[in-house]
Amino acid sequence: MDFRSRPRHRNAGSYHHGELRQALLAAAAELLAGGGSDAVGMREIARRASVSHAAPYRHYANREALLADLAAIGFEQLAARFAGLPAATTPERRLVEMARSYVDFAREQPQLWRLMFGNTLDKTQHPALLDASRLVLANLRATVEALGVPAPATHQTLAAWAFAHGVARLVLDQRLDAHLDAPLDADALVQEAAWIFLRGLRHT
Amino acid sequence: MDFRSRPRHRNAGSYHHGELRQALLAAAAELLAGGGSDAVGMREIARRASVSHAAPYRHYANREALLADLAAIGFEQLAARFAGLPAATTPERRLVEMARSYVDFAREQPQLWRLMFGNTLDKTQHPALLDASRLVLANLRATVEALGVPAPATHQTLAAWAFAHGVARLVLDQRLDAHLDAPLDADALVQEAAWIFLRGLRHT
DNA sequence: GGATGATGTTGACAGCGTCAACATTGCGCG
DNA sequence: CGCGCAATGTTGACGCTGTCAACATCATCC
Repeated sequence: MDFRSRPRHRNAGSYHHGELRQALLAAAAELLAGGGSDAVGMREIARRASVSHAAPYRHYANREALLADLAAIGFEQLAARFAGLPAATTPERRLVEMARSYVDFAREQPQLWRLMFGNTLDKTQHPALLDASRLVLANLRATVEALGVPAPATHQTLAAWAFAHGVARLVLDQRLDAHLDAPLDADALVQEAAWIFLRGLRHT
Repeated sequence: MDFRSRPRHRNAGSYHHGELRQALLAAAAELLAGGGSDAVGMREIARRASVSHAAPYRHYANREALLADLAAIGFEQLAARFAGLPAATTPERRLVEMARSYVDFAREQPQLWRLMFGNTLDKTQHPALLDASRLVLANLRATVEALGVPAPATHQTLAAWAFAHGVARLVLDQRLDAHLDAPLDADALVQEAAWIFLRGLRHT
């Protein structure tokens, strides 16, 4: 490896940061997790990276591009999570596990999930986001078709996504607890919802 | 009626507007429909109401309070839509009609729907929003229980909402069309998803 | 070793939400 | 009837933001 070909990180005192893009993303991720996408500001992440307020514009055309990059990383994480799912004994169990995995992701990184699937970003403007979400959908479609639904199981696949997505949203939404007498058991809700879906799919 | 007890609308030239709150809401709704909640700015709605930039603060403590009012109005509209649903022959058909009605609402007023069910507002801060959404949920719960699910059909009700909500989101999301070979038939998707849910509920 | 492109800085601009101080008006009470 | 008060609207300011243009510094390659 040629170490001189990629500049190492410089400590304070040097004019060029060297790994600014990474530093910006790290700061942005922190702000996102802490206060939602509104809390991610160009000037603030520059401050956290100990860099001038306009430096981020050497790496991102504008704030939206930065957020899109954050979301794209989130999609990669989600895809990796699906890829790392243990081999399931039956297609049914696999679908349940995917749903649980999706909702777990949303619960662990709620603000990132909101950024990825919310209305903040116009995904049509960011091809990387399209590709990433396409991958996830293809994965889901394969699982649904393994259940015995004849390909292309378009509507059924979308219904499955809608189901998991809706459950994730309800689980995240604190509003829910206010509606219920007892606190919500998220795992049980995911499980039950997935089974309703599976039974509904089978008895056609 | 004592007409002098409520000031009438004054035309241009008078110091007091008279119906500023309504005018602000109208302008805000227009901006919302046109460009999403980000496009709703205090100064801009003031401009559209032909009033100074700080006048809205006599009616709303801050921007979020204004948005919350918009959302509350949206919830009322949605509740009215549910209330106006024709009497269904069976509980099953009623559930399908509610789902279709929900998705129709989202399609007709996408930005309002996003505001109501998105992450823009912290609903716990606005009791009116809680009450309104509580009403919708109670309505749904009654319908689910009419299907024969023993009360309180908490998980099943939430699953139903999750389903409809997820479908609405997918239908709104332009990203979907990019995933599919043919354009999405929203009505067919809603119908199919609702039936999957109903069949899954029955075969328990 | 000097030109060149990449990267970071400085300073500016317009726009925003919000507040305080002030102006104007309508309404109720003496 | 008239006065004073509360409601409503205006003006001007503050600090913040995203973004751009002009300039500075550095690494790299002929």
